[in-house]
Amino acid sequence: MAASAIPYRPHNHDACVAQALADARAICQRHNARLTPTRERVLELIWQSHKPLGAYDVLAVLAEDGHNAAPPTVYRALDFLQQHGLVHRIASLNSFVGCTHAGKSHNGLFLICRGCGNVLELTAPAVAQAVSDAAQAQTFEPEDTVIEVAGLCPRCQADHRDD
Amino acid sequence: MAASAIPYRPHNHDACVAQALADARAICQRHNARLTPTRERVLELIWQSHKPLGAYDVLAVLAEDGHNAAPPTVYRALDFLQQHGLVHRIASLNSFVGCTHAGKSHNGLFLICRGCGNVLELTAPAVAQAVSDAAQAQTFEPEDTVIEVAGLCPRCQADHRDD
DNA sequence: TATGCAAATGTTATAATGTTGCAAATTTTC
DNA sequence: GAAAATTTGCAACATTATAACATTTGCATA
Ligand SMILES: [Zn+2]
Ligand SMILES: [Zn+2]
Ligand SMILES: [Zn+2]
Ligand SMILES: [Zn+2]
Repeated sequence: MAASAIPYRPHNHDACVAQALADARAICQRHNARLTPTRERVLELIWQSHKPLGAYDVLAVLAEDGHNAAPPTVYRALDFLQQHGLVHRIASLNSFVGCTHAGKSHNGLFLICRGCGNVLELTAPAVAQAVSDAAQAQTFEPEDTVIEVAGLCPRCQADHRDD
Repeated sequence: MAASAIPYRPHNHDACVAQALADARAICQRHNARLTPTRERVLELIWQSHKPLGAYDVLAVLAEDGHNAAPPTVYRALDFLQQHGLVHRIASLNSFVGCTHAGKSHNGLFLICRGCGNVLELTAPAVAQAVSDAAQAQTFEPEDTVIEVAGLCPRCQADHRDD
């Protein structure tokens, strides 16, 4: 699977996309799931950048494609992609971003830059452990954890100082 | 300020509400902010239980009150209450819950039971520290952190076993 | 190759959540 | 009490998400 690039820094993003699509094909094959053209196209659109994309943004691009899609088409594709761990929903933004750890079991922690909009997904075992401990202390059985950190990425911190 | 009750367990909830309102009055006074009747009523409604309430749920109760309110009324009141740390928005549920640590500087961690719907707000310094470390490792400057853990509370774990 | 089933998609309508903009009323300040 | 600032009322609108049901497609098997 792909090594994660740092979204805030310039990088060969076409490689990100290509890798994500290749990973997706492999994962779907392994899951006996069908990565249909619509699903693959939606995944590709989500991966257009490291900024999360809203469902209706996806819909708009599909319309430009000439694909006469309605909201359920997009939401169904996104559900599928989430189910197979290929995209994540960012709850605080009502939008979706490609998973940079697809295939690995992980619980994402998202660093969301309010300057440039890019999102970096991390795997942070120490955080996961601390959350697990906190839950256990309350005899609470965690099933799904959302961790979203909004702030400024290194680049945007610098830009901000230049003002 | 109030000691937190455990939402999952029976408790004198009227005391929760009374305490929350008293705290709110004190905090607003300290902030030179006006806890108007509408705002106070919304806070009281949010505190009707430890289950988060949607903005439109609040709106519906206001309508029953005979208060002819529109969505902006509710959203403005909720914004105000959030600003002064009296309620929290649960991003993964698009809904709002009373803060059980009002007045104290804190970053909430929410345990959300998918069985009974109750939410327990914790202050977990170890989690906050781990998140801070993870962000710092990426030179990311955190401003606002959302941590929401969905799962089963002790009571609902037991109920589930009884099925 | 026909046929039958399950998965996926199309289509229409609607629900749920949240915002903008401006006017009127209220409260505070001077 | 007049001026300024804050709060509320109100109408329209924008965005996000789902329900319900018809149709098509992919695939296995007779
Ligand atoms: Zn991921
Ligand atoms: Zn940035
Ligand atoms: Zn709180
Ligand atoms: Zn429960």
